[in-house]
Amino acid sequence: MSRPLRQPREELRQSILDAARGILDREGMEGLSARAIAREIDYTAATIYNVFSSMSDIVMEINRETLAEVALLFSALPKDLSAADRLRALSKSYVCFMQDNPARWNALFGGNRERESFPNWYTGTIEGLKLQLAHLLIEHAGDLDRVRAEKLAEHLFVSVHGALTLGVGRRLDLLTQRDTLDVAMSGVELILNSLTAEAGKL
Amino acid sequence: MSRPLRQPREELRQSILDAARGILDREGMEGLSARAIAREIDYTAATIYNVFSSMSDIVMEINRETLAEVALLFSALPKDLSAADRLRALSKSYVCFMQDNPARWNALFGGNRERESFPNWYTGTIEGLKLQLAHLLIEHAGDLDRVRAEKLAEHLFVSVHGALTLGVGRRLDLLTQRDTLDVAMSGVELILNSLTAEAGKL
DNA sequence: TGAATTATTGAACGCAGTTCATTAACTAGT
DNA sequence: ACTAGTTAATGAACTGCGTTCAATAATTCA
Repeated sequence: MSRPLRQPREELRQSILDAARGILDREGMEGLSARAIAREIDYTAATIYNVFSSMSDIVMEINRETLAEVALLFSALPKDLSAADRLRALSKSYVCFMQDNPARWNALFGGNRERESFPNWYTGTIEGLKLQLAHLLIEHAGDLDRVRAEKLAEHLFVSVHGALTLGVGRRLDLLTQRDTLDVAMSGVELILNSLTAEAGKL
Repeated sequence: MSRPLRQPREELRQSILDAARGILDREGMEGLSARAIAREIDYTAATIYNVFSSMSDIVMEINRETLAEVALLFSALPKDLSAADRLRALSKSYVCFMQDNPARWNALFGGNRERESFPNWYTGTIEGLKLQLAHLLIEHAGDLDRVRAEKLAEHLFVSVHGALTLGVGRRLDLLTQRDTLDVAMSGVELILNSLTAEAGKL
């Protein structure tokens, strides 16, 4: 077996990530292995460990890209909509993105976490998304203190997360005939309703 | 290596399940393997395949027990409480049960589903839990049609599921400082509030 | 006692992540 | 041009996984 031409480190790194991304999107998490990546880029599994120190580091790198895409999604909101409609649009595009990329979802949120601590780009991005949700909620219902807004944003995130977990894991049909987006969006409406109802009472 | 004494099929079956349950509770999903079970009951991995046709069948059998325990939890509600309080008690005991048995949770809801169809005891139990939730919601707010009650029950289940997924997967701290139970219960309160607020408006 | 049946097994297959000593290829110095 | 030193890539191995299967040991029956 002939040794492949040398590649600069950074280039090889990118080849590995490209291959990994491809396999992940094509065959899902269970198809992603060091040997599969090596096969694809015409190297040996051991070579991968000269660049990444573990498989989970590779997955983490893909997660970084995924989170960046999600953050982009969150930042690309039409400015002319009401806060409620922007929240709806946001939720919808998030759910659709994850539903269209189930393997990315599994890489990001599947299984129990292995790391004790997450890098800043990870925690920071999620914190940012949460704050953006909270901001939209405050804009939607002005009389809403920061703490409560964040709690509601957390609830929003959690309930959408539940719908996506069940949906992507193909277990939502155990509970309902509705599809993932429908379930997630009715959760959004529930929060919006609860805010307007409360505002009407005061 | 001496061959162990023969055990009647059913007895061996139970030994396997007992060992599996023990390993699962002790070491979690990643510790549960055919060889680990065999080690524990002093048989060989191959023997297990004379009794169960796959590892996932064993997990499925444990899931049956888990779901039975959950159903028991749901049926053991104090009758003297209000509907809202019973819903609260239910949610709390469900969340606590799963939080105390994270490996059971992972066995039940972790990873993507492998089976195309689930047995009746599986789908039926979950359907039953949902209907019980819907029933409590109707009792709490009389003017609530069946369809909407079921949708709310689904939302309740989904949002608690989201909290538990994040909590058991040890990812909830990415989103909030609150603990799993707190997050789940505030979701319950949100639903209860939205019902009473709506009732007050009409 | 010998034959048929049954339970259990060791060994293997293909896969996984990961490690490491060896080898091949390139670079710099003389 | 030749050598020494450095780096990149590798094959082979280790452990462990789910699973299969022909062979073996123990039991039952004629």
